[in-house]
Amino acid sequence: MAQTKNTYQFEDLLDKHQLKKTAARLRVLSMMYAKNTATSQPDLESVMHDIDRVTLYRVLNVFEEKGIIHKVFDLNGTANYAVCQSGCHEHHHHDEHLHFNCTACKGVFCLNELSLPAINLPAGFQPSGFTVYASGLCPKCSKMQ
Amino acid sequence: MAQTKNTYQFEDLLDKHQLKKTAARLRVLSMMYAKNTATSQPDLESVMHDIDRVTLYRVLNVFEEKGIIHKVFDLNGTANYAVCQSGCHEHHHHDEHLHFNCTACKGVFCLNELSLPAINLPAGFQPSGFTVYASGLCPKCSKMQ
DNA sequence: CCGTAAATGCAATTGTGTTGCATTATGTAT
DNA sequence: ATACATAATGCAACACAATTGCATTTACGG
Repeated sequence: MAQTKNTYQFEDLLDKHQLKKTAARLRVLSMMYAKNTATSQPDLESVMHDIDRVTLYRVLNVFEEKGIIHKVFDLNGTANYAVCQSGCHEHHHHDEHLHFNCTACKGVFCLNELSLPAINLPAGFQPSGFTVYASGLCPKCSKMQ
Repeated sequence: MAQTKNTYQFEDLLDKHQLKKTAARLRVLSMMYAKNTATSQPDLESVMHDIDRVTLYRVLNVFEEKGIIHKVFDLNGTANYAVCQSGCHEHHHHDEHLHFNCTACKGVFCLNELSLPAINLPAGFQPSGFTVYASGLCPKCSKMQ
């Protein structure tokens, strides 16, 4: 699930979205593409001590606006961000896949490969987006129990 | 959707869960059963000025532990609580229904009557619960647009 | 009515996220 | 290469949700 990209590809990605190639953005991209779970601002802050908290929030927000990443809340209500799969466009995400939140390691997994069944709402409700959450144990934690 | 109960029934409910019948708990129960949307601590605080913020948080937490209400996060990551339908047991909620968060009025609706289709996870994931979120316009807001 | 355990109120703290403004860095035009 | 305009960053302060510790009050069984 983790996608391998090099620095040049990250620079191209920023170019494509008309974003300036800054150290903070390249490092955030590098970290998010390297792991297969979603990442929160506190996650990033604990690793990148030399980058300001506010900068990380702003990097995450601009990436979400551009459709590079999408937001998903974990069991604590904290925002986590994961790299969008192909098919996401600016301001029009296709993040209607399943999010799995491990109750042990707290990891948030995006299970893009699953196709979700159609869901009908009662009359009057006009949905603009769906997200399905599952909580429980991820493969690694269920082995270790 | 709003369930009508009187004070005696709320006292019975507290008795059944071995909770002391305090003013704060009875008032929270009364408010939550009277409305058909989920309620957050800030919601309660704005109405019950004479009850401490911390007390409201503790009342909500103990009700959730006992299976009287269940927690659902809104689009801002704030915890909202809604009355559990029959079938919820202590520490084992059956809140696998659909939660609808209106982007206009910010209301969180629990659509209990909908049955969710079964969802299969990739090998290794051990789910303990599912929740489906939809966002968009609720019936009232879609009329007013 | 009394005593004990539970619930509450208050103060302080943590954690997540935002805003305003001065400074720095990026990318472009020269 | 250099200068300039604009965007991005860092810092301080703030806003809000939620938690913790401790003293006080309340509920309820004896």
